[in-house]
Amino acid sequence: MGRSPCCEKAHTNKGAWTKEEDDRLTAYIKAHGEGCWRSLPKAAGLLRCGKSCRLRWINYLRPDLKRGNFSDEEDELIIKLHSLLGNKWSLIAGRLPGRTDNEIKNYWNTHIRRKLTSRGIDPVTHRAINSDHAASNITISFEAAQRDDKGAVFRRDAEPTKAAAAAITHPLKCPDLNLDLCISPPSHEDPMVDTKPVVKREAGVGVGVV
DNA sequence: AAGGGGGGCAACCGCCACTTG
DNA sequence: GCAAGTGGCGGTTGCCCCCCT
Repeated sequence: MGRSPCCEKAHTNKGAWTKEEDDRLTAYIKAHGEGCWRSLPKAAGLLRCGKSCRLRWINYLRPDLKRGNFSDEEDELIIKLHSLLGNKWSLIAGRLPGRTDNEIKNYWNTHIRRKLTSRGIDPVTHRAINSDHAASNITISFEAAQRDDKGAVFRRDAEPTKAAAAAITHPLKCPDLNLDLCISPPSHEDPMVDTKPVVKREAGVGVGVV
């Protein structure tokens, strides 16, 4: 199918956001809430693409954003989650309150990647460099969990009913990571769990923390 | 003091999945 | 079931700032 552009690009601003644009977007969302990003720019009086507005709000303007340096605990958590999930930044962000996927992705690419390399660890495989035999295959048991340890929906943007189950056999070792991550096969019909895929492009890998 | 290079980060792009008619 | 519209995600780009020479 042909794709239509997400917005009319001829009359939209690009590049860095101005204070005035930020104020307009913030004021509009505070008044009307998030939703319908496509029509939001026009309604808010912004010459921006809806996607751009969404990104700006999620990554920069949201009031619950933490911002500032990552703590050592956050560092380690990101590394561990990445070893389990790979580049699923939105999932990783879901376990770090106040952090966005974009922020974590940037942080990974600029800081952690180097940190791991300096430790002699391959940032992609999380294995010691030059020791391919070091890690044996293990299977990590993921449960089709939908909620975190406080009972909140794991994905910040996911409906509970979207939480899904899927099976993966993960070739990595994370001996000190106990997140109780669980998976189950996509075909597994657990009556207690909605098996709709929660993660796109992932053959239904849904990850939650119990 | 100047400028070149690299790092950090905000924003854009393109694709895919979900929803709706 | 299909097509179109929309939202969301991950990869990438480009600008700005800081540091080093």
